[in-house]
Amino acid sequence: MGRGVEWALHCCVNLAWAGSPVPTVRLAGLYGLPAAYLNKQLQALVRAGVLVSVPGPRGGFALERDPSQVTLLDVVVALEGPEDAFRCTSILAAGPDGDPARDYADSCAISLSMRGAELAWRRELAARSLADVATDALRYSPDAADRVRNALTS
Amino acid sequence: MGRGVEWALHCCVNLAWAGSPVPTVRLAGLYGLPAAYLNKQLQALVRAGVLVSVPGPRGGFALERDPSQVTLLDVVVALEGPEDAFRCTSILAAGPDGDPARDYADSCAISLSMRGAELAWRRELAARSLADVATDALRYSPDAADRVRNALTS
DNA sequence: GTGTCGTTACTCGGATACCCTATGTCCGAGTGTCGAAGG
DNA sequence: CCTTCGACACTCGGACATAGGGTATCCGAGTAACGACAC
Repeated sequence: MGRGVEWALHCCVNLAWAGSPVPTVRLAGLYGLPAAYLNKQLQALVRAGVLVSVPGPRGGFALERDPSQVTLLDVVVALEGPEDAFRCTSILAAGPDGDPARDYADSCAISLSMRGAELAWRRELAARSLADVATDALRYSPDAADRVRNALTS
Repeated sequence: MGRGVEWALHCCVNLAWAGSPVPTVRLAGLYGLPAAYLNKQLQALVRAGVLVSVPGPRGGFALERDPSQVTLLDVVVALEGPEDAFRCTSILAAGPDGDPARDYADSCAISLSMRGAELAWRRELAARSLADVATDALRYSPDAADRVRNALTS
C-alpha cells in the first residue's frame, strides 16, 4: 500500500479539526512532508469526492462532507483504487478441462476465499469514520485539536 | 499484492491432490505459467516451511504438512512478507508537540484502526486451510482432483 | 466616503523525471536413476 | 543372477536483466484579495 495513504488520513483528520480550507504547504509543514507530492494525493481525494479544493489566496483543501460521513475506506479507495489487492486472473481457464472464455472469479474457491478476507478488511474500514478516529485521538491527547488548529493558522 | 500469490495458492491445492513431489515445470504447464518464475515463489514457500523440495529425478515440490495444517495466511505471508500493508511511519513524531524519538504505532488512532482492519483480514485467511479450499473446489467440480492428478502424472 | 479597476501574490492542477520493487530469464551445483560391466 | 560402479539426465537454487508503478519535483492556469484611483 502506498505511503501516501498514511499522510492523507492524518491530513483528513487535521482538516476535520481545522474547519476552514488549508493549503497543501501548511499541511505538509506539520510533519515535514514533501508538499508537491502530498498535493497529488489530495487531488485524488478531490476526484473521489472526499475533499473540495479552493483556489487562490485563503484557499486550500477542506472536507466535502461532515467527518462522520467520511469513512477510512473512502480515503483508502480514493488513493489505492477500487480493485482488490488479490487479483484473480482466472488461471483455471487454462487448466485441465478449463473454459478459456469463462471468468472464474465467482466460482474459483481460492478467489472466493481471498475475496471474503478482503471483504472483512473493507467492512472494518467502512465502519470507522474520520469523526471516530478524531474522537479516539482526543481521548489520548485531549488538546491535540487545539494544537493542530494553532499550527495550521499561525 | 503480487500475482505470484494466486499461482502459489493454486499450486498448493494441486500438490495436496498430487500427494507426491511434482517438479515446477509440470505445475507451470498446468496453467501455462512461466516455470522459472514460479520456481522462485515455490522456493519462498520452502523457506517458510510450507513446502519441501526434493532434488534430482523424480523430485520436485511437495507439501511439508497435512493440507489441513496449512492456512492461506501461511502462503500469503511466505510470499508477501510478515509486515502489514499499511506502514505507520510515526509522522506524528514530527508534528506539533510530537516526540521525535517515540514510536507512535501503538498509540496513533489511525495506525490502530488500520491495524485492526488488517487483523480482521488475517483472521479470515488464518481460518481457511488448504484442505478447506480443496473441499470447496471439489464441491463445485467433483472430478477436479482426478483431472489434476492425471495431468500431473501423465 | 464609496465604488471600481488593475495589480499582485497565492493556490491548485497537470505534465515531467527518477528510483525501487515486482516480474521474468538464465545457467550452474547437487542428486537420484539407469544401465553396463564384472564377479 | 547379484553387486558395484560410472555416466547421465533431471531438479532445485541462486545470480542476472527488465518493466511498470510508486515517489518526487517543477512550472503554468486560474482566482481571490488588496490597494490605488476616480467619482
